[in-house]
Amino acid sequence: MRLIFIATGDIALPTFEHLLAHGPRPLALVTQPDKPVGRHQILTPPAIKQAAEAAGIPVYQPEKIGEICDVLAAMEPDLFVVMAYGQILRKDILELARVAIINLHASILPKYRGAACIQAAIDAGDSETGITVMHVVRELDAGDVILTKTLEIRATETGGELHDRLALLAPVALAEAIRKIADGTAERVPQDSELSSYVPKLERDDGRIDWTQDAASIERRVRAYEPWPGTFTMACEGGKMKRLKVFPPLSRVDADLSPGEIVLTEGRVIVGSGNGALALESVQPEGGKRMQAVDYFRGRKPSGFEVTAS
RNA sequence: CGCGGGAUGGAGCAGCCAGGUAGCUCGUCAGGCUCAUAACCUGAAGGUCAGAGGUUCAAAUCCUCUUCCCGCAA
Repeated sequence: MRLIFIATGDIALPTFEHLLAHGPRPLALVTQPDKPVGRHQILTPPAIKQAAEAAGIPVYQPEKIGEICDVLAAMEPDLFVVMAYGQILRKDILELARVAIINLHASILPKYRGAACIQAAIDAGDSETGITVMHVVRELDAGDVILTKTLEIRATETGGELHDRLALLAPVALAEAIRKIADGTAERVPQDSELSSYVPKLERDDGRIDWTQDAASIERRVRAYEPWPGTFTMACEGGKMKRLKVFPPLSRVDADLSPGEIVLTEGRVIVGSGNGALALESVQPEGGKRMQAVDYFRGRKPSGFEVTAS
């Protein structure tokens, strides 16, 4: 099987390494160009590119994948495997593979098409999620499903933890899909578009906590958005309202507080919500380091205590 | 040179603008009190105020430079 791997995100790394170790060995890796990262905008290659280079796999990083259409065609690929690539594939790419072009997506499709699928599953309070292997069509994440591998979502699991477990599940799903495609037993089940949903890419501002929501929803949101995009609230800092990052875990407590109201009691920081209250464990002010919530409030005057509902 | 915040005993902060005794909330240690406490009382230890230079009778504070940390943006 002549296979080309198309991926950028770290979630694809275990799958790529599985192919390197157990085959079919990818003919090439197509990934996004190196991007400036962090405060100092240091040009950083995707981790998967480094893995490919270490293994001697040719790497292509076109600004737009259409640019290398001819190069890919010349390799006479049977199968494209796409995972967290980050670009929409042009129609002429979709038609290059002799057998199939398939995508691994971190949700149980047709639920949560799009970029923020992992966060969405936790945020919604779902009990399970998984990896779906499906054919790639022009509409995003909408192709016929080959198979789905599911995973139970743990009660205290963060987005990052779930991401890592899904990353490890993906090679299992891909191996099975490739085997079935090769021996002709692969199913091809159309998605029920009635049941589909779309979750767009998250931005940092999406992590703003709305304290009027109920405590359970806020707890899930904070957990789902860790570590990306993270969650924050606005807090009074030297007379100005500044961001205060909030980290999981949050735990629900019995307290009668209005949304955003803060109480310090028994060494804990309790914040009211629209329904129920939550104990804050770990926070980080702008310009400061991450610290225990109780420490954050220790040195600050009572006038700086207020955390507002957004 | 993208914008901005910060560095003060072990933790979190105030003091800086208008230079003049190192302060607050905790923690730690010792003792006391209480049936009892994440309670209260008393006392103690712990600081090159990030570093270097400058101004000044006098610098945590004003000026210059350096190092490190962090939030945004991308």
